[in-house]
Amino acid sequence: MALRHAVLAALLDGEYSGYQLAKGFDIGVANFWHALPQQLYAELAKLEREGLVEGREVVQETRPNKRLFRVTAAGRAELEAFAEAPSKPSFIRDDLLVKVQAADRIGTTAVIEQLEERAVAAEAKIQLLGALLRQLRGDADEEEFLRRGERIGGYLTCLRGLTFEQEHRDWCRRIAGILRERQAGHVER
Amino acid sequence: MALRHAVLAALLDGEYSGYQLAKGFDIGVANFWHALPQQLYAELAKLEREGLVEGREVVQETRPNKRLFRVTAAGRAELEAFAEAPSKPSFIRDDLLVKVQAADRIGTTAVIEQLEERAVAAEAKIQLLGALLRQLRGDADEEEFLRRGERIGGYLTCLRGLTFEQEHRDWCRRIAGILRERQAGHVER
DNA sequence: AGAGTCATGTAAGCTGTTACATGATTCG
DNA sequence: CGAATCATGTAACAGCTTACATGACTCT
Repeated sequence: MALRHAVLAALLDGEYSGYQLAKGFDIGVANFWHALPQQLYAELAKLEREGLVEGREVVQETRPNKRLFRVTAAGRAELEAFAEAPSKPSFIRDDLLVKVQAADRIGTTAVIEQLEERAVAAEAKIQLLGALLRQLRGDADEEEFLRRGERIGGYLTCLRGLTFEQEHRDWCRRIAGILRERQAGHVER
Repeated sequence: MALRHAVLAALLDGEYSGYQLAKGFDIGVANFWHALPQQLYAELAKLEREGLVEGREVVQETRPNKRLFRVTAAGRAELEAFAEAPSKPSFIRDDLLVKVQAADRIGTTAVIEQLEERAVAAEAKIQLLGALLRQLRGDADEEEFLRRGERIGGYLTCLRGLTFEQEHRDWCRRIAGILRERQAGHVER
């Protein structure tokens, strides 16, 4: 299983609705898992049927009602079992890498553009993660926070996300530069 | 679509059978896409029905016969269209990150072990990719090769894989260290 | 007035994983 | 003699994406 554990981990921090998770999956937890709203609604319904989360209806006057979920004891046990089971290997799965792989055989112009767009997007995410990290650690410096902070899980995963995005940005810029120079050299077909 | 383009990109380098692709997906192309043999056989059959690849039977005496595939003109056109279409954003999707996220709420011992195993696996992959890169660029140094080499696509994607694995290894070691120290500090439940 | 946000879902289709099945050859 | 390699698939299931559907409220 997959998404279910990401959802359970996200819900350890408090109560969230499907909608809130769908938003939040773009920051915090989202560094390492993404999901569309539809999938989250479906997964929450399934987790509730299995008794791993509990939902309660929150009536709102000016907006549609929502259902907030929290992890049950059974859900926590499920997460613990998951943590002890072997992990599947991680890998990058990325359209752009496929395109770069083929870049010397097919046209490079579009690929260069996409690399540059990606670099910009990565930079934006770096800023976002930097702000999130500062916010999570508060006044403390990083070392101090990691030694004594209460909730460091999210911080640690954001650190991974940050270096990933930095490498991603640097690679995109470098490859775009290399391909551009090669275009300038031999005449582009 | 997804796997189909990774397969087409891999087949640009020459003729391969499903079995060979399944092996090769663990090196080269595999830095950014992985697939099980079953999926490759299915995808190759589909690509052939659609006329994007062509297979030819190679009769072998001492081993089972095999079918070697190469990309057709239509397949190349398909790849070119793919390269010009916008790419989906890339993200890490990793069980271990889910576990680290929850690590301060559930038991950490198993997670620390897995982080250390991962670091070892990452190190092995780093060695492998380093060797592959040296082999691809031959005698030339990297800058020279990237300026004038014929087939640099695979090299560029391996570079991405290499830094990814290095960051992955470093992160695993650092997080394992942090979690271990915290275990030593406050008594483990 | 139109776009965007809050809020939740269903249904269909595509992609990916796991289990099962076969059979000869080579290596230790 | 047993395990691994070469070589190809089928079938069932799980997971993910895309399209469709609804409806009130808020901001420009």
